[in-house]
Amino acid sequence: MEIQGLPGRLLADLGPAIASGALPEGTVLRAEELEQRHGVSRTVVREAVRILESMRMVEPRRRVGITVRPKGDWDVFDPLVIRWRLAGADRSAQLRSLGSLRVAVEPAAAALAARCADDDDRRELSALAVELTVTARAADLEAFLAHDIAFHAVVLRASGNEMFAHLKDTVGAVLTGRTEHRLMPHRPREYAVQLHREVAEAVCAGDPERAERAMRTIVVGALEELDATLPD
Amino acid sequence: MEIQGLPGRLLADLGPAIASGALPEGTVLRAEELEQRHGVSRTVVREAVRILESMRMVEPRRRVGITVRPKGDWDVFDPLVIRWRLAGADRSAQLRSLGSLRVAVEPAAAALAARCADDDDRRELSALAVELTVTARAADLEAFLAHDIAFHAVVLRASGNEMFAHLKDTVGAVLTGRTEHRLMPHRPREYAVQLHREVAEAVCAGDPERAERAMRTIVVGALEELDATLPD
DNA sequence: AACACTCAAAAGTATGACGATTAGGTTTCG
DNA sequence: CGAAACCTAATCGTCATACTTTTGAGTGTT
Repeated sequence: MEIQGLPGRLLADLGPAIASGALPEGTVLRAEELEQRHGVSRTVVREAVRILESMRMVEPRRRVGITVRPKGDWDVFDPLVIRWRLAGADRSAQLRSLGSLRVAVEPAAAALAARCADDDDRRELSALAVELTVTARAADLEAFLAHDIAFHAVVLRASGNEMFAHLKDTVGAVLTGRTEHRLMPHRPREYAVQLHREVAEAVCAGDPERAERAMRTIVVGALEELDATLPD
Repeated sequence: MEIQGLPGRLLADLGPAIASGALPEGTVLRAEELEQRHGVSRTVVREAVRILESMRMVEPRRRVGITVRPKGDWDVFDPLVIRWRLAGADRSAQLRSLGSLRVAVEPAAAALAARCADDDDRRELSALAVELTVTARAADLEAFLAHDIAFHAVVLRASGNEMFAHLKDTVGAVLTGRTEHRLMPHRPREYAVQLHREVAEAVCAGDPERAERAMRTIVVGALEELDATLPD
């Protein structure tokens, strides 16, 4: 999944540095300096910079250097950019954006899933709803998180829309992030778990409206909790 | 916006070739072959391949070559991937996916816009609604398209959510695509134009429910028209 | 002050050499 | 005969260097 090799390591250094604001908009890097500071060759620097350029985070210009572009230009849907931002300073803003995106997408995905899911999807969803209930009662946060991520991933996949399906990692990152940073109740709320069961039932019953409504309640609740908990 | 230089040209060759299915999943390319076939150096080939790798469209492996990855792995949110797919064989699938995404996102964006838009946004939106009406009456498809794109871009931006805002180019690509391929009525429907005015009014009045409802009618209508018109 | 000219700085490209990894065949041993 | 260890060649990965192209900025001329 990661970019491999030395360019990958350079990227893992530069990306977070830019995303965190340590290298703010307008900062000018020079390729030769990067070579020396990281002890790598021209080739490696160029490949890493090319990738950052394709994410629209930097713009190399002759006679000038490699300039950091304004945040507004970045490819905010790129998985790497999302991860870097979640790890850095504007984690709050990123979480809020992703929260709104979830509110828009996941209810629609649930409705589609109720229409399009095949038998395997439905079985898997039911099983995960059970697992969620069990791990919530046991207050096993780690297992709960894993099943929660899997649950939302199945709904997104079952929607039959490839773009929705690809948001699974993003949603997973959000759920992981908020658990890691203690942004959620110490033990899963029974009400939330019940809503997940509701989604599973509605999808199995082929009831789009009910699935959509239950999922909306889930993600709206998550967003409100986020807004209430986030610092700034 | 485009990737510059020779790697950009190579990318403009390889990307569409993969996206269109001319180089199907599992195809193995060799760097040296690409050098010769395109008359460029290793440097150039490597940079282009690195970018494709970051889009998860290819995977270079030692002793094997550069293999084309299955479609399911691609970064379907990458603007370049979207453009390549829209230009190629699975244009239909791409348009459908994007249609569903619009149905999910744009109503939510309209609701947020009704809450968050500043005075400039509201003014701009009203002006664009007027322009839409005028150019629709004149059956000036080209101008209508431009204003339509601008209209949706303003709504997305005014939502205050950076991720929504970034979908503006994507939505623009969809609108352009369907006009180019005669997938819409020969002249804009009065009903659709009226709905745009309704969105503008609701946003200006700060009425989220009304804005959301009108926008949903627009995008659902567009999706249904798409489904009715698309070949397969 | 406006314009043209020059120069040097930085990225862009090409090339040859070498290193590292690994698929697939070959040998060896049980 | 089969399996495990071993070797080999193919291919990507990295480095170092030289050269080319673009372009911002300074210089000087009108």
